[in-house]
Amino acid sequence: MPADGPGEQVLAGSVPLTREFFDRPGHEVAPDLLGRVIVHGPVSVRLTEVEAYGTPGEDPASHTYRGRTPRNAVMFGPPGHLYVYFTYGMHYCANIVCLPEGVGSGVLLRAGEVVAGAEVARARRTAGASRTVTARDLARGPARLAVALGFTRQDDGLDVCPPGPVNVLRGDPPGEGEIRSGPRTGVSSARETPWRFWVDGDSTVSPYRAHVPRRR
DNA sequence: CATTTGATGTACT
DNA sequence: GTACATCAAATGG
Repeated sequence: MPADGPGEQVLAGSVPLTREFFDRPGHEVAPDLLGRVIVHGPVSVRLTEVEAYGTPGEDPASHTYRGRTPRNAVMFGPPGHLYVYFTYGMHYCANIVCLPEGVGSGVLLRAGEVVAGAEVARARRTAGASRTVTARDLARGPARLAVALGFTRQDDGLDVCPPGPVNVLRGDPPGEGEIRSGPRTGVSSARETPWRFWVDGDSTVSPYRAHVPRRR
């Protein structure tokens, strides 16, 4: 396979993260994911924004808060797997499961910069619509990122560690001083928990939106 | 730029 | 019935 862009150069020789990396609480894993590159087939995305979700009974904002359901079952499995869920009746979002089997914690992949396979990503993002998408917006937002990387319901449970079909590489880590944290986006409970992490000043970070109750 | 609204699966009250 | 880890199009300034 030929090199596909500048990102491929950066990644040459990079060692994928192994399962131990994810066998920690999500809020410890999350900042360490910034600047890493998630690879799924032809598309690679450098992560610039993530959110941690806590354990059952502890974090009311987590899908696992009230226990296991068919949708969130993968979150209760071993670390280092994808949890892909369907939301708002039309969007997919992707997490990486953290902590050991039976616990149920993860990190939502909120935004990133497409560093390889931009043409494939753009084709996915514009499929069936007469619309253009800038490089900046290809993976800016959790549902957009899932489309760019080709994640759907079928990818729920995929192994993110070698020799799985998805890997996370070293990439270009931000300095400590470039990492910011704050409240999670669009979350109505646990607003005080600063488990959203992003790369300060990166244009691919999604706009922060506080939760707003909808009127009807 | 900002605000509003429609799209509608899944989990829950 | 309501809320939701969202997005894109339409509308107003």
